[in-house]
Amino acid sequence: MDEKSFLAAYDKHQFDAPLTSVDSVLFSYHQECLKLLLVQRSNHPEQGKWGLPGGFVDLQVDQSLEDTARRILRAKTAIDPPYLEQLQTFGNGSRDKRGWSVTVCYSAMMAYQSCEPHVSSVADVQWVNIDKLDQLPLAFDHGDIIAHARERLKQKALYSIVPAYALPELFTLPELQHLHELIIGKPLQKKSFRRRIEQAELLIDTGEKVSQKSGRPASLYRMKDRAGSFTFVRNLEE
Amino acid sequence: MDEKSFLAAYDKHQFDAPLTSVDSVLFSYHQECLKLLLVQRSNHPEQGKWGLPGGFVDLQVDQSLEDTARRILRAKTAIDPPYLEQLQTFGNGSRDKRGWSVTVCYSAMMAYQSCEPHVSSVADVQWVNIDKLDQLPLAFDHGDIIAHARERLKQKALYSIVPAYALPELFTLPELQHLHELIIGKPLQKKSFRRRIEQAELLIDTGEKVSQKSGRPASLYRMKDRAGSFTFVRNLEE
DNA sequence: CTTGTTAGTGTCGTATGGTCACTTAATTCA
DNA sequence: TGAATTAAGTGACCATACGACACTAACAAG
Repeated sequence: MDEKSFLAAYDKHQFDAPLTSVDSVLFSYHQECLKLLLVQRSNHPEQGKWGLPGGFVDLQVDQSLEDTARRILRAKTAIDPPYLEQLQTFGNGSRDKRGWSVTVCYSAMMAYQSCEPHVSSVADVQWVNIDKLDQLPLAFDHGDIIAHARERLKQKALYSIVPAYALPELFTLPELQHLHELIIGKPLQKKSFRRRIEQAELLIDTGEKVSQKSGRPASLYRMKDRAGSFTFVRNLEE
Repeated sequence: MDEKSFLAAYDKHQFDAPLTSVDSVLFSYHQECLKLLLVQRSNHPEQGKWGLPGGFVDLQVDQSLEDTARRILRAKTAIDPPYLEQLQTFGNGSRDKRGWSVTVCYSAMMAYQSCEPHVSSVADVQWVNIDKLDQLPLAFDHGDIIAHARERLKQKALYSIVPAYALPELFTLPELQHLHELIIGKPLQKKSFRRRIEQAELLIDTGEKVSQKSGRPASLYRMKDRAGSFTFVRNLEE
């Protein structure tokens, strides 16, 4: 049999296949807190519980798994996230009562301000403070997935400035440092933090200042294009 | 409707789902060469071409995606690989002629010697020198997947001794260094390489020596348990 | 016993993060 | 107006870890 007739006769349902979905862990930063976007499930199973924004691949619409993640995040936030990276795929026979299921997970970040109007207009979507996750009933194994995403983000915070994607386009160095401290879970040396960013020339000083409640005003910076993919040769202390 | 009756009525085929498979990039080291295990496809599509060892999840047998990867690798090598880590999931509408398909990829390593007898007894499986990949017709997007796996392995070689899993239980430091050099693609400083391994106390000196064709014999080492997950704070130069 | 070859070490230079005191620029409140 | 307060930003020194490279050590062959 040649390939053409093989494909014509091929029945993709001849083998029992796992359910395959895409979920995203979307981080942001607001009012000195690390936030996560969660969605309240309107359908069974796990109805009423909170879960990651996700869904099934639309074979007609999505060209790739990343397209699926983007489409679903856009539906919840009205924004295409500036940072989106595949995290890990979780798959086993017990995580979903409907049967053997696989979820391809992405980690994403965006500025809180850029999507807040849309998010607050939708009832079943909410930004949750990362400290208050344990107060919400989480669907499936999404708690594990979130823990995994936090660990990966922590590593990134030690050798890159990827967390800057959770900030607005213009931000101050103290803001960025505080965000890193939240992610890493311990205070960082101001000097060390600033020095490596300056030496690698990752940011552009806009010259603008932003006045604080009290104290000297901080400079506003913008990321250079290459800044997101830059990695320092040496990690900060954990 | 309550969850129980929802699940009873649930038809997992109501939505058209992508084909979901698991593939592994299995590395090893033999005769001063980095090797990869490839399988010749006996069925359509891409019949006759060489591809990664992989297959579909067996919903009855496999508890998890990792189980699937392990089962398939065991079938080809008769060995459970000492190192197996999820790499990345590739999914789009065009990579497989049968339709929208998703492959969850793993990166694995094992000692060449531990499986060579079994591998050489099977006709459709072969260890391929990494330099000679371009001489083989590769199935699907497996060339891209391999490139991705090599890049990830290169990063690991810069901040860990994970590549040691491609060596036999007992190995010499010059062997390990040469393997790292193959992966990274440039020579390393002997002193730097050895110093960091010694300081982190990652290996156990067995006291045994192995005589070379010529020159001073090298000491044989064994990995400590924690050595595989240890990461140095600073990368070697790329 | 000399030569060749490979394993393994001593030592110094350099890059980069840790530490911490200091300066600068704003606000607040006598 | 000017001292106190607060937070941003800098200077300077130390510690650590890698790069470079010459050196010594241990074996085989002749």
